[in-house]
Amino acid sequence: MAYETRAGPDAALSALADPTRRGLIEQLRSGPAPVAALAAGLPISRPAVSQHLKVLNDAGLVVAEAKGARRYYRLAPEGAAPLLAWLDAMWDDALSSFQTLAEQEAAR
Amino acid sequence: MAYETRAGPDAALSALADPTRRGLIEQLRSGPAPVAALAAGLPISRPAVSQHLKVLNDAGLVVAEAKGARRYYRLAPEGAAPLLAWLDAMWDDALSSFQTLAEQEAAR
DNA sequence: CAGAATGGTAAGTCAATACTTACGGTAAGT
DNA sequence: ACTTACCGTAAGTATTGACTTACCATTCTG
Repeated sequence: MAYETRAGPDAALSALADPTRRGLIEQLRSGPAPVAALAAGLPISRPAVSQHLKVLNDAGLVVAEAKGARRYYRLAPEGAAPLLAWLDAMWDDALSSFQTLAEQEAAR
Repeated sequence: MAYETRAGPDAALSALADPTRRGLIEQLRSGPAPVAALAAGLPISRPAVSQHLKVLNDAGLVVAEAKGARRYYRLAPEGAAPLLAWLDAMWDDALSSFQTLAEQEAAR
């Protein structure tokens, strides 16, 4: 089987660190859009948007579908899954650890 | 009321983008720890760790408690909440959007 | 009250990365 | 076929940010 694009929490977090890329994600929440349309709402050049989309694609957060000369990008349905799993694990540990601490305090 | 540290999805994502800071988060999952103990497991200097902890603190992901000369850092119980909310919203939109597309395809 | 331990901050250096312009390649319209 | 539209990639520049050493304040210890 061929290698899929690496889509762990690391790549996703590193991709979502950039505010411009978060803006692209927000735009794609309305539905699929070609590159030019995405670039129209941003103060940067179209090639820059292409580069950002490549990063998001490599992180597994978006996918592209060629439709004639245009490429429609959309959010990858399961792109955020590993990231959510990682955050949930961390959050659960933080909460239970906090609760243990609080109980020890109360038992004092 | 005094200003809390800004803890939106933006700051959290930008903070979690760095692998060293993710390593600190992982270490803190075992429980609170002073700075020197955290730095001992990492190949960087102690001031660098302090700077990373400051970023995590500003993002609302960790909190510090002074105990004598040492400062015990621990995961903030609700630090990941806004981030999880943002990701959930994005993921839901991506899934429903994908489902709508699939239904339109099926109705063809 | 020294002296050692702990850790936050300042200033400077170096690498990672976000942007630009220029270009090439494919698809749609005339 | 020629022209226009759409988009990805290459190369170069500039900004961001991660790390270092040096320094200072606070707190525990002998």
